[in-house]
Amino acid sequence: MTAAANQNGRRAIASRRLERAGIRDVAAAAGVSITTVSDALNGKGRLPDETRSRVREVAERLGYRPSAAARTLRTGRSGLIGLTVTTYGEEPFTFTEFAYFAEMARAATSAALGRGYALVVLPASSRHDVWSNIALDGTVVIDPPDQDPLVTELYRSGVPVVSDGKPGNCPVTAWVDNDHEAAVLNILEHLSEAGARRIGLLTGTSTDTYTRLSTEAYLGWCARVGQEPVYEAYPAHDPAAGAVAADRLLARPDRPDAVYGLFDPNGTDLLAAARRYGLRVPDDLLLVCCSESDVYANTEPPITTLSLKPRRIGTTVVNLLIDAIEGVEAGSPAGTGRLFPPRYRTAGTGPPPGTLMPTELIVRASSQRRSPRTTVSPPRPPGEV
Amino acid sequence: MTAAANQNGRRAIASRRLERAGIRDVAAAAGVSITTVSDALNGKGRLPDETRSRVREVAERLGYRPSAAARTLRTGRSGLIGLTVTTYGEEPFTFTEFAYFAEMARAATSAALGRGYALVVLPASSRHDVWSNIALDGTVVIDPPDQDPLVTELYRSGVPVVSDGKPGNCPVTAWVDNDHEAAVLNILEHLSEAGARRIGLLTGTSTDTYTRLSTEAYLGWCARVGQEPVYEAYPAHDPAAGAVAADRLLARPDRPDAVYGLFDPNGTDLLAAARRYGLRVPDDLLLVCCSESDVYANTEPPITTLSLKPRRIGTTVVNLLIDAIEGVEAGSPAGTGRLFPPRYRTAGTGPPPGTLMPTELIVRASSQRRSPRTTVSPPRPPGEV
DNA sequence: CGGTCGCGGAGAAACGTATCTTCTGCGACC
DNA sequence: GGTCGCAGAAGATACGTTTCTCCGCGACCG
Repeated sequence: MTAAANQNGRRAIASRRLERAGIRDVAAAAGVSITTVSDALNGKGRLPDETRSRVREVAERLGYRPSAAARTLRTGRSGLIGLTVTTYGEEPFTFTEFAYFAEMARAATSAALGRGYALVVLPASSRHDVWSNIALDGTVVIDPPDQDPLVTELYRSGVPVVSDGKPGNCPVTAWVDNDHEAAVLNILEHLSEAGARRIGLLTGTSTDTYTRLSTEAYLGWCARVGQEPVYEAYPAHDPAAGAVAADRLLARPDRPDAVYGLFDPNGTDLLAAARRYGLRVPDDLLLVCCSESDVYANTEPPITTLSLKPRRIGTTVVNLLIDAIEGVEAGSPAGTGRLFPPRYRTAGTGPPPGTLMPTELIVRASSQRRSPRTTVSPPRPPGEV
Repeated sequence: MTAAANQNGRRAIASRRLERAGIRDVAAAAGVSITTVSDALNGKGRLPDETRSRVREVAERLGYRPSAAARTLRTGRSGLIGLTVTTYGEEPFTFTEFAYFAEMARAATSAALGRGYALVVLPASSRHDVWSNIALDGTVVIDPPDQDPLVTELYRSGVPVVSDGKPGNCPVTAWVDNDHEAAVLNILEHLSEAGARRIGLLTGTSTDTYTRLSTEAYLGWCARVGQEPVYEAYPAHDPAAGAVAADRLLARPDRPDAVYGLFDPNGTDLLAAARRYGLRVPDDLLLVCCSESDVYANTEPPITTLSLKPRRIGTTVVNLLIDAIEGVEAGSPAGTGRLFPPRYRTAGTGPPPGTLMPTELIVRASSQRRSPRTTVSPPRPPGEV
């Protein structure tokens, strides 16, 4: 009584400006309690269908929209997932600079929306106050650097974190990555079979997992087969440096007769450098580069590319994250029959669970010395950790 | 007293699971009131610097992070801006399908972060419950279709909406667009000067503003100069259809000797079609297309492109939106000296304020019959509504 | 015929913050 | 010598939900 009168009075006073209808207004208009409205709209409680539909109708008529902020405060869930992109260079983020990021983010957004979550784009470099001003249910981190303070803090404050790229030294709930070692070995083998005698590598100076693992795989292979490593490294975020490095690689006295480029633009850069030195592709130089761009299907000649299948990665990362989010929540009510059991321990012993996703080598003319037909190799089965 | 005892009791009971420190814990640890903590951390109230710094120190020590949800509920501001991308075709969104969107979104995200806001990506086609579950301070809509119900509802519920692309028939707070008519006329003039006698157009079947305005400008120009229109339209979201349309256009009996393509992939499609018909570019066929991609700098020959300068658009849209958000908020306290006065009426008479941004024609070999030097024309001054 | 069960629903306590209002000393001024 | 004003800080309320607890009541069973 007292509360109701108080609320009515307040509403009456406050309604000098027309405000959005709240749950109280719906309750009053439908002649039921607030509880009943909440239950009716959320499909909870035990109400006869008649009451439920009547309440829904009234809510619709009043144009009632539940306050997302209040719901988040009460339930502790915002339905928001952070998408963190590592910063290269000056720009706040190089999101979509490489096709990989663009595709991956697109798939991630799509997957999240399909499960009722939305993605908010948050560069790791952004101001701390922006981060802490947003209620996040979890975070996807692309390519976390070693000892990322951001990831560490997020993880410590209980926010699930799933990373694209095996994390170096920071705790995450789970991670997903390609089997970069297998991919590189596969390419080297492919080039060898096409007749390459000395395979060079165009790699990066950055310390991220992708660059490191790929380079190590290359060096290991060289040691194993007894080839002297021939490679050039450059800062991957600088497009101009890529062209220069490609040029350097082909200008060496021990010029390779096949090159694998780790980054998206390497294909065109290497092609241009080859032209400059009068090298014919694939006759004098075999070429493969890692790229998601389909421009390489139409270059002259078409270039063999390694696809990391970013769409699959993005989808997997998000699904893993949401599983963790909903699993953690399901953990407290002690197994009330949720769909997603807490497979991923947030705290405990041992390394976080990781998933390796297959890559796909799209073979084109640039890496085939004999029969330049365009073939797509079947995707390799996923490896296990 | 009563409240304090109650709260302490509650905390003691609830602290079986270690939870994040709240503002109460900071207050207790620092020996001050909640009010003082809030004021100290937010730089409000009148407190001696000593108290302020002491409170901050305690908060830091406890790892206190204000609850974003609670703050949003209390202040009514979430710091979140929705970024809506119109859906073409099957995919949830074709975000980053065209370089324009990618660049624009990138700039928008960057601009928002710079002013303390974060962007959340929300396709217009996404489920309604996702939309209403998020507290949005405002929304950026890319290319709203006529009578967009989403935009209408957002606007009605008081959320500022700024659109990229002049809105057809739905109310928005403000909008930003290129001067498409001027751009097309500029291109037609450019092609005429290069010797074109019959200029064709590759356009879309969609009804969005860009397609409509551009096509109308073309048709108007044709009528004015007395040329019979020569154009093909296709569903812009279908890449395969673009190639077919390009082919159709060059296969016509009244084949044009110059073509402007409205969409990003048209350049390569037209180039391929020209090759198929044995037409040399630019000798037999002049080519211009609208694109943000720099692949056209390296095609054979390089293709003249019209850039819509998406980065400028994205930045402008976001700044306009945030101005509106902060202006609206400043409107209620009756001019308390905010930085951003409410320049943009949310309700009132007349059309919403629009801003026209200049485009840039990047002239390359494909549209120059005489001197194939690569030149960049200076950006044209912005037009007014 | 009395107790219990289950249905339909109401009350009220949080969630954690910001802020409006109020309270208390204390020095200064008239 | 009394009060005015102000610094400094505490109290209390509201933001709008969700959800836990509880209550009345008719029916059913023993």
